[in-house]
Amino acid sequence: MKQRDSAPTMKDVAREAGVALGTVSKVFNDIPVGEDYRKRVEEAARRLGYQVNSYARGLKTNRTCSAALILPDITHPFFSALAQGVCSALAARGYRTILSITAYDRSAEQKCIQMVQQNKVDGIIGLTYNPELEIDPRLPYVSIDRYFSPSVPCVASDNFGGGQLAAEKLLELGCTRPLFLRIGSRVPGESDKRGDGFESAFRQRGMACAALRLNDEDGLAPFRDFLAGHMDGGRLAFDGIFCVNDALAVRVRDFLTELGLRVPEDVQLIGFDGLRHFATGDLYCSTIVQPVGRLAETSVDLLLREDRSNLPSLVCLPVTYAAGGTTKE
Amino acid sequence: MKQRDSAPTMKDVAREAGVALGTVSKVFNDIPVGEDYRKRVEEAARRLGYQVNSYARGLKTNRTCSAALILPDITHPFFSALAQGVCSALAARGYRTILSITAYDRSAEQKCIQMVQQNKVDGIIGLTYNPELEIDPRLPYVSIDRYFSPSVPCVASDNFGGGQLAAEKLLELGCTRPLFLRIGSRVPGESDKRGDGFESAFRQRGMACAALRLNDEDGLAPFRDFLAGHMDGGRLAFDGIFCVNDALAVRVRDFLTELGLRVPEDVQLIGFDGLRHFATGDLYCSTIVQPVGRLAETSVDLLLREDRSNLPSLVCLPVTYAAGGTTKE
DNA sequence: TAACGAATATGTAACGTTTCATATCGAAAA
DNA sequence: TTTTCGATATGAAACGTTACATATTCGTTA
Repeated sequence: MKQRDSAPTMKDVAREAGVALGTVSKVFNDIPVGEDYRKRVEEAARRLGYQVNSYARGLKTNRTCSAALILPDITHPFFSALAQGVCSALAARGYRTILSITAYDRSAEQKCIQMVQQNKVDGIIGLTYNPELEIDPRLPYVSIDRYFSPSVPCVASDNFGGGQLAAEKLLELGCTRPLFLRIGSRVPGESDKRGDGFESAFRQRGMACAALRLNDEDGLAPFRDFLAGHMDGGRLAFDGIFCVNDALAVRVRDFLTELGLRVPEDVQLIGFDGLRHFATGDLYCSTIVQPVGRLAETSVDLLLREDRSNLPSLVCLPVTYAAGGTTKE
Repeated sequence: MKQRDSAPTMKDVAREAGVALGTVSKVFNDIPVGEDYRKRVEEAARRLGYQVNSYARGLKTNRTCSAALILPDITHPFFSALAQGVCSALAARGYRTILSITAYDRSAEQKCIQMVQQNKVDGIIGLTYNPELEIDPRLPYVSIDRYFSPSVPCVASDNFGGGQLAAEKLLELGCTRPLFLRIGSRVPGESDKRGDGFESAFRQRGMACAALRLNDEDGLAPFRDFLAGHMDGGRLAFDGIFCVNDALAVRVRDFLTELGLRVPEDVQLIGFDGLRHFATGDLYCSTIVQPVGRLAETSVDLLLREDRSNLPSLVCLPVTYAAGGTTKE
């Protein structure tokens, strides 16, 4: 008696159904086949518990129905939301997600890309920091939030517009002494445009705008010192602060409280991202919210688009303002 | 002139290096080979930019160096931390992670498992809710936090011990009127033991312990009503509350504040999970912290263990207590 | 010098698919 | 009845590897 310890193959199904190998293949590829044949094959496959071997298929077709998602850190709520969106959007189109985490390490990013290339994924969606990544032009690549070159499509929020929006909101709410605070990596990225948009909006109205831009390695202490240094008789030199992201806004709010200032009565504060508290669903602060879901879907659309001849090099998605307690409205 | 639009294969490398196909294979599998041959092959591979095709390899060897991770929702900070840990642990051992998200949908869980089985992963790590999942016994499976059967290893925190620990802490801090609050899915899981441990600790000391256990679909309102119903002249009938997780603890804290109670002066509150604020890194509340990193590593260890003959059916990992502002210490 | 054996390179046969050229079958046209 | 044609089933070749049986090489021993 034949031992059946390994999974059944198409050959087994063909024998069981009494049809040819090619016919079985057609059935599993939705290629027209006589109704009676199709039934016989499906029956036999069910009896045997047959499942197609996607490695054999991938070898033959050079298509694997899988895409890689490269992220710096899935622990951050923005990235995890993005991951969720990308994973769902891929799944909805029959694609698997191969997840790689780089921990913000540029050489890890390069290694991920190589590993993932070798694994013959059909494409890569990457949110990376290494500005000189080498990516195989044969392999579809979509970059999130980081512009590489005209030939690599980049999907991002409308960062510039978001900065403008923050400025307009603060003006609307009566602010006249704005400040922009930024912390981030040393490499230039799309999120730099947030401050540009903010400052530009004030400049257009003939108003000056203060700013302090730091890098990750500087830590947060300089922000506290800066704020403390701009106190004058219990009053802060600024009445509206725009922070490059919600994480910074949350910390800055603490600093302001420490200085005896009330938010939003004395100073109004706007962040960027639109993160929500995991338990209550509340915003952490007033903020410019990024369209995470659309970011994810758009990336997948672009990655899987059949016609890869004229893709956009940058797609900016609209952001919105949401009040979250650190502004008067 | 030959067009080289498709990736180079071992055959190309063999020709370029002037050696046999098998020799190239040996080089890429770390099988001993003459030093000069190895050099020639490596040179040739570099010149051609050769990378092994893991689909062909997977087809031949039936090993794919990839594992699936099935989670209900990667947006929740506990799950995302787990995902990060599993992904890193797998990567450290040369394995890719295929991520599947089920959105707590039991039929989606089953579908994920099938899809992933068909993709010939080497194993599955799953955190699922469907108690009657059908999993192919040929395929290594490790369950996190959910016990299936003796033959499916389950990795979990020491939930019972964590409940006891919470009880001991509250006693230590002077509580005499304990309450246990639980919200969760209807299916029995390891986390049910939290309440058991908590109550058992009080019972052992001859003390009674109140409890309210609800399911997800009940929502949180009943908790508020329950608490409000146990107020007597500005005083709550309980002075120490243990919540089944941090998310609930955070909400309960809000309810208590609404009722005019001070935390921790009037009531002390302990959660479970050990989640931290994404921006500040602070705990949301006093809590029993789960060893997320070890949970992930242990799962991977178990999944990839060579000898699969006598695996444990349940591994419980130790939890710790951490004060986070909702207890007196 | 011949014969042997250890070590290692070679080449071929799978692995489970898809694809394509060929064979088969019926029905319609002559 | 014979021919032709369209439709569709068949079977073999190929995808890029690994593994195994065979061939080759070279240092040792008789």
